[in-house]
Amino acid sequence: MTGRAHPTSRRERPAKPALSRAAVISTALDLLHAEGLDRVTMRRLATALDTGPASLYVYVRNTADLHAAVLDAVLGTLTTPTTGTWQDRVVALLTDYTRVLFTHPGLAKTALVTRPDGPHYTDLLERLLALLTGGGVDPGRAAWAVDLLLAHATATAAEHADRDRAEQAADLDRLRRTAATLDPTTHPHLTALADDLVSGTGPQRLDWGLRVLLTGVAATPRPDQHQEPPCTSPSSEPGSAG
Amino acid sequence: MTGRAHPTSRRERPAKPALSRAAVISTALDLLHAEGLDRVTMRRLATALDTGPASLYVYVRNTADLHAAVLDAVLGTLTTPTTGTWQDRVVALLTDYTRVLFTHPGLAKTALVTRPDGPHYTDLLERLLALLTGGGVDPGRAAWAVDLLLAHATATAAEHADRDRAEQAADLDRLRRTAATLDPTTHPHLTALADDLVSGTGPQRLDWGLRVLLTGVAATPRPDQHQEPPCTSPSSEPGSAG
DNA sequence: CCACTGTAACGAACATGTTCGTGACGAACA
DNA sequence: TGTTCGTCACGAACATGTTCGTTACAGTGG
Repeated sequence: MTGRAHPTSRRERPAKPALSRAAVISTALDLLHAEGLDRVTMRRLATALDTGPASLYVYVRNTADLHAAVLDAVLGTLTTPTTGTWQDRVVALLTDYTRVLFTHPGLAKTALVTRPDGPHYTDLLERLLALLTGGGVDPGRAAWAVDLLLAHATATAAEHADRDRAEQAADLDRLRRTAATLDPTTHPHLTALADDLVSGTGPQRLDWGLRVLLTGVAATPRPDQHQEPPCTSPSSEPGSAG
Repeated sequence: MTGRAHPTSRRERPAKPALSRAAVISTALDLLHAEGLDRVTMRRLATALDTGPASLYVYVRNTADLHAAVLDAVLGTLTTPTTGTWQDRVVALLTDYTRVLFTHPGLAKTALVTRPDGPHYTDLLERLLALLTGGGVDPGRAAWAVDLLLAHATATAAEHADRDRAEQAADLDRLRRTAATLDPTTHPHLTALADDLVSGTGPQRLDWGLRVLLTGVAATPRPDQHQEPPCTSPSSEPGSAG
């Protein structure tokens, strides 16, 4: 039913503006900024567009499709890191990515299950690939690495999003309760490390995880490729393979 | 309203079995096995328990709470790897974890947004910590590493779950369309690596990602800890720190 | 025994996502 | 001009998650 490149609206008839995918997404973004993601419902959106919710399905396949577009749009505010080693720039770019996910409660969690779709996300991928390969990472390996990096950033953002503060507290409580009831003879590591499991700030864990990944990627050949010699420059200029 | 340790059922009155959290979860599991996760709805569950859906909220806070318990229950079938290096055992354990997530469509995706809650998940954490520390990983670092490892396994499972076959095909199609329309002058890396981005099987990418993480964890100190010397034994026996 | 409190059980109501069917209308064709 | 086909617009209907209010009953204290 949906998914046509550019559906041509027929709604010129009663002096209403014709609908379009861009209008739907644009209005969704306005709603996001004004009222938050939870308020970006099909019904709320339709009301804002002076139509019925069923009409929106001509332009967006479902809410996931809508969310994918919304996620892409907010990525339009990503900044471009320009200083530091290529690793620093990867870390800075993905730190900014999480900042974007934090701009509205619920965005991060949505990003866990829905991949952004659109030009901004494409640009982000391109930038990550450029930094990785520019830093000497084997291109094929870089292609797999971007998944890992983005998944980590997304998961960390979701874990530490403001919206989930209450849920986090509940999680922490639950973990503490679990640890308190655990038998140290059956779960020695958990009882010993309960506090460690929930320690560290969001930015600390994000940064560390990204460093872990970058280090590991540099050292771990892909299973389906020829064995390549280790070739990452510790702090090379990224432009070299631009 | 919910969350009491052991709500005492009042449903003895009209000759119905008393409800309990265990009964709710057990019935949810039966439904999962018989009809799949999509059919584990509050209404379906209530019907199976001969009650009304609103009654379930005495025993489970919401569907996320229910899902957390269901996820934990299915983790009861995890096997314990016993051969190979400690790294191999981590990989084997988490590969089995994804196998469990694959037993029912939708489980993996649910695991992205809901952390399992219960004894089986606790055991899994304990086992991972034991393997990591037994392998020489600094305990504090291991505490942070389990998050990374589980997040990667979950994300990979969600990416490759059978349920999402159609969605995957759509994603691949979209990525291919994107790559086909990209200007190689603005997006040289994406156009060059489009096929690579979607290459590899689920198991290959899972394995590689885990190896990447294990290598990176071994080499990357936590930002909030004292500098520790590198101390991972390449293939030590895990029992040494048991 | 009575009064009060707390809570399990659960229906009614509401919000939300989505599908299906129907009307309106433009384009193409005879 | 009339007819057919394709598609936008969108209401009605349905499934689902959840909240709120009410009833019945157990437990406790005076």
